Amino acid sequence: MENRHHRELTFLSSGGDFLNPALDHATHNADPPIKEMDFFSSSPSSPATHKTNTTNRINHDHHNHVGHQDHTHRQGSPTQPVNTGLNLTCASTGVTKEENGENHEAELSSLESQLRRLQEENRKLRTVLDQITRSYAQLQAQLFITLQKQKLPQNTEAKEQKNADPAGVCRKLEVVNEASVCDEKTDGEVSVCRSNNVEVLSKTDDDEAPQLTKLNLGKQACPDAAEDVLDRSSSQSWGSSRLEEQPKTAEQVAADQVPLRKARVSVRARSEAPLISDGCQWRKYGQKMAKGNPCPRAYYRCTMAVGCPVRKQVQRCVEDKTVLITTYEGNHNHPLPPAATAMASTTSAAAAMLLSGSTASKEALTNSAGYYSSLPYASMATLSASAPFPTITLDLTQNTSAMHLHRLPPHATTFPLPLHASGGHHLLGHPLFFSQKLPPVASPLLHPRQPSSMVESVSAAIASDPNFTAALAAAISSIIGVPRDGDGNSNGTTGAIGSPQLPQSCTTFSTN
DNA sequence: CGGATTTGACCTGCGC
DNA sequence: GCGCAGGTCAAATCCG
Repeated sequence: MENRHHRELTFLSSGGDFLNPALDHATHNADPPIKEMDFFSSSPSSPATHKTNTTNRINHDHHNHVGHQDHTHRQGSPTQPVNTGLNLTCASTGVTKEENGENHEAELSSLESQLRRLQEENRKLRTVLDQITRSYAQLQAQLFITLQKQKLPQNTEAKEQKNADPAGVCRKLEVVNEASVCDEKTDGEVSVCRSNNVEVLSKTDDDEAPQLTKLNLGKQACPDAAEDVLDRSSSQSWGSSRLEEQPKTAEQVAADQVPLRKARVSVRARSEAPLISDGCQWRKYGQKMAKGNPCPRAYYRCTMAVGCPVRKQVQRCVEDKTVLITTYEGNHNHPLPPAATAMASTTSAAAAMLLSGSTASKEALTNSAGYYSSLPYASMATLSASAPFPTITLDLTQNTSAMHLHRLPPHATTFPLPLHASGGHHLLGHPLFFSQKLPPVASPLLHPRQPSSMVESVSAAIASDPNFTAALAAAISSIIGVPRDGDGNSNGTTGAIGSPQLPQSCTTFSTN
């Protein structure tokens, strides 16, 4: 059914490789493919060229052919003729053989120098990618070890407090619980989130954390609820490794899911299809008519792994029926296929950002546009603290060339996120990078204005081609805006079973 | 026949 | 306490 209308966009595929050590290594060990040289070409390539190559990495569809044709056409433009190897230019012109030979040599040398330059660029980028991959793997390992160490002490401490001090237990439990949530959400912000939550929870009248405050008040008079929170915190895990560690009861699994769903990431994208394909496998478990919207809201849960807590809601925008709003909750507890990496990473990063940001002042959030701009998918992000759950909206419906501020209700904070902003930092949409770009108030333990050398390296590498980010943004926006072909499926994969799938967190976004 | 979807019933939280 | 709305469950149904 989902296959009927399928339109897959693949962008930021390099971003996906950033986040996928396996892919990275596989790619890096291989000889550099020619198409990658084109990818970073500064010659008359730009949007179409980038679009082509980003698509090539994952999708095997007609976009490839279109892109190649387009690319060839551009390269063969009068301003910069290309040697096709067929001597076609000789036959059609009236110049002498010598002139042809000179021109040919000039073209050849020009192309060779361009080739060398591009190879050098590729080599640099490859180095940077390797560096990122290694750092990511290291951080992941460190995080896992940290969580393992913290698991038992937290649990024991909380239980002891509960027995000793019933009146004050709820707050403590919430702290533990929220820390676990952040652990799950950010893949690398353990200390940051923990400290933030402690800070917020210590101010029960803080308007910036209405949900947490309410929770505290409710739980204090409810030992059972406190027990529930305790169970959640103790069973909270990151990734699938813990799930494999010990079998969980259905209640434990259910309890695991609750804290994860405190933050939501909403993705707005234009699509005539009933849902966007993000590479994951979903099962619809419900549909409801939501108040104020004639279009029903569909509820899906991830079925790629038993007990995966991730769910999503899909609903059409009431103002614009062509806009599909997909809201994600939770983090996957299983390895993701490549096709799912992009969206998972973005939503995870956005959620992490939201969780840390929700504990900060709105001013801080407003000032953190640069930080938020690292969302790879976000042309515009809207943070709403007044929703039942803190929710961040990544708006992919905006034209990147005509970016403007959303008109928002007073309770919401808006972050204009042009894809081409921040010198290419939008590519760094992984939690790893988020943790390095946290706004000052939200992440007092980090140094957002002093990006690590890794981030700088990536930024510098990407920024070395001034056309790159703009071209990428244009490609994305053009793809999003492109109507489906006559077959109803413009290309490639589906989110259903058997589709090409990517690992944890960032490359393909599709509508079907 | 098994898995996915549909859909009405049920549960829960929140505001009044 | 009641009603409403959002969210979930699970039996019925559909579909490959």
